[in-house]
Amino acid sequence: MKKVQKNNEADTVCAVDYAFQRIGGKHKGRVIYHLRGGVKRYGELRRSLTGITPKMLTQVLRELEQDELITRHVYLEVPPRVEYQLTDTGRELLPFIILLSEWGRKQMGMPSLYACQPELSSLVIETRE
Amino acid sequence: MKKVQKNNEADTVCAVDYAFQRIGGKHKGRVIYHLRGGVKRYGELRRSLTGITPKMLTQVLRELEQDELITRHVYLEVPPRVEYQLTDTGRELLPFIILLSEWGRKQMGMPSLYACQPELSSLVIETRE
DNA sequence: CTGTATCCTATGAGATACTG
DNA sequence: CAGTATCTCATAGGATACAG
Repeated sequence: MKKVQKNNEADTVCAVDYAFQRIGGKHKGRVIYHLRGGVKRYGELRRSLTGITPKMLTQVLRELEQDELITRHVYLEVPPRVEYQLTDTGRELLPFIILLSEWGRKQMGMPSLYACQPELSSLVIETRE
Repeated sequence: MKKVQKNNEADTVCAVDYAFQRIGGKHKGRVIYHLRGGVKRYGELRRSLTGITPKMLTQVLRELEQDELITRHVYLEVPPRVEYQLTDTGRELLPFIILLSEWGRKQMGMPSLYACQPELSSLVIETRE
């Protein structure tokens, strides 16, 4: 529902602003980060993203979907299964998210996760974050 | 004033979350981006960051200063002069902000600014953003 | 020139309960 | 399992005016 561009005046659009509107907010970055390894189900995400309420998770996923950063695939089964994964556009954000995460880890005095492993997508890391 | 860590429970801190808290918000990314070229004065920033109110600019600058991402240097002159610049920690965020900006430009259908120039810090780019 | 001081409002986001 | 539906609240952020 959020307008990507809501600068009211003839205000020049800034790329940094634009990008932050698409990945800003409290949870979007984390969702993208947690989808770095490939497909994940709703419940998996809910468990990974500690502290998120189902309402917020759904909302964030819908926004990311509308922005074409993730795809949503519904399987008509019982019990239902819904899978999310990054689009190509979304995947282009990964280096940035990972860089940010690395910076954050460093600032927090935590060890880097990737320093020695150039291949990221194949890693399955369960540090609960 | 903002607590860097305000997760109430024994909630595990996430590096991505942490980072977003430090550079999130509507203007922080832009401020960092605009300081990429070195020292800037308050008025310069105000003119660069179209649409920002003095209150918000001051607030953002103070938060970034507290977070040790920028420094503030006051010259006791008349008229007063105050200069801001990135700290080393802040500068470490530049690759990431620039990556984000490039992504945003691409998404917006704008040409890349940096594709052919590995040296960024020396560039003086006046695209008003 | 470099900010403060007020006032005000939209909305991001949490808590809780319920559903196909 | 994968979500909706309400209700509520704090606060990020804007407008405007003033100040050293």
